[in-house]
Amino acid sequence: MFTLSEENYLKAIYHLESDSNKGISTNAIAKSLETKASSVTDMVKKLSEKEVVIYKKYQGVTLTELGKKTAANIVRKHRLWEVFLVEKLNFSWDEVHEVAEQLEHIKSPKLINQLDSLLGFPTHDPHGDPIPDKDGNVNTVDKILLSTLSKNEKGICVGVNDSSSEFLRFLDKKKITLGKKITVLEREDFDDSLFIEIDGEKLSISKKIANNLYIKK
Amino acid sequence: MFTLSEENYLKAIYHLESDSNKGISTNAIAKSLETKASSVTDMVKKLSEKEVVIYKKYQGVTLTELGKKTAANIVRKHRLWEVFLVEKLNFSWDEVHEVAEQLEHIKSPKLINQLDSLLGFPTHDPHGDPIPDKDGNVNTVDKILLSTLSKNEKGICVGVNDSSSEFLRFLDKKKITLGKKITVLEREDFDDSLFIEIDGEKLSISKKIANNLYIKK
DNA sequence: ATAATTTTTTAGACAAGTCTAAAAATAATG
DNA sequence: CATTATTTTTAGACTTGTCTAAAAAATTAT
Ligand SMILES: [Mn+2]
Ligand SMILES: [Mn+2]
Ligand SMILES: [Mn+2]
Ligand SMILES: [Mn+2]
Repeated sequence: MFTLSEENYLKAIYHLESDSNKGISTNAIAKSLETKASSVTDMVKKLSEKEVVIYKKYQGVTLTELGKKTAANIVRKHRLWEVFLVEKLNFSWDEVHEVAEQLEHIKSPKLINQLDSLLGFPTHDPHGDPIPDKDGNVNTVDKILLSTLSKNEKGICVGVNDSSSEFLRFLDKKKITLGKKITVLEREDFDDSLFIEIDGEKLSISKKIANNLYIKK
Repeated sequence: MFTLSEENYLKAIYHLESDSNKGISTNAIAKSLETKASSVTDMVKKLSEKEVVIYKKYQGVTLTELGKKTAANIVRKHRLWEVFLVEKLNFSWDEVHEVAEQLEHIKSPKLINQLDSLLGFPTHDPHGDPIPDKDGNVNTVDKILLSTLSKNEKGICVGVNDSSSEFLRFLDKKKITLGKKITVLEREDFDDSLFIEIDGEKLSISKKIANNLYIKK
């Protein structure tokens, strides 16, 4: 149906659409896929032929319903594989992304259904991101950034905004894991850093960190 | 390191080498990969550049040590994934090959090591074929074809020569599975068919079937 | 040993996906 | 509004892997 390359473009557009409501620019796609704008133009024409995106010259692209469903299915596979790697193969959450990037392209509906079942039909991946269902529907939760909490507010850590290995390993080092309760003890106006309590431990967290941790109140 | 296509060529040559001791002909590779001889010549030159095969014009190819090791590792991955699909995801043995053809190209040493461990370090795949170890060594067993048994000889069913879905489903229908004991009650000289006993059941088996079932005495 | 047949290689072409450099369109600025 | 600056598209080229058709080599048959 779709080549590996086409799938990667669809997924990139899908993610970009989720944080912006306008059409997605050629440059944005190029940046996200670490390729050149001219390559994107070529591919976007092909995707338009296949009716998974709407494309008009100089106007950016948007996914069609078919495109959204296709992309959501790739994301579903990516996240299910991430759960598998962590739950069944003892990978840590900072090691799974690269492998899942490969596994998400395996074509076998039965494989994914059975994997889903083996894992107990998980709703979120190891980074707290929701796993789309078979029809591509996603359960969007009302998570907010830790940086938006005021003094004395509490919340449960439910996800990360940046899922780079570096950030995840930093969180491991600080013993910050999903599911833990975080309380903001102090906000430092000078540098927007937070003094928080987690698991009985008190620690200071920079603005950058607080901007990459999702909390559910 | 190697592209998907290169890996498929290496694996094909590896399998062809195992049933013949001469250099592997261009045509044999083409047939096995369902491609054209001219494409094989091109690819074989590339593999020769990469020092995984020895190639001299009109002489056929042989794998180098590096080539053998590389190919064995792909076969290892293929067979481990087949075990996974059957043992963990409830695939039947006639459904696994196609998916394993894709999964065998996933690049992640940790993934394979952990998978091996999850599966309890299996030595054979669902079709009775041996799983090469990390260094590419294979435990070749002294299995023989059922068709070579004489009257009143017995053996354990340990593998299949033909692993097509059609043949495997035929075996399922006849309740012939790996590990079962087979006794040859009669040999029919007329058509080389066998009258066998398996699991208390007596049945007649054509020459073609007997030529595709491996037995260990 | 010569001729016919088969196998293998070469030559040239094509599709997919990418790139650089240049042109065209759009957006930003004074 | 006219001029820059930026973004996007086009044109042409390259790589990988494939194909067809023709040439060359090896094999088989007469
Ligand atoms: Mn990921
Ligand atoms: Mn993830
Ligand atoms: Mn197989
Ligand atoms: Mn097998």
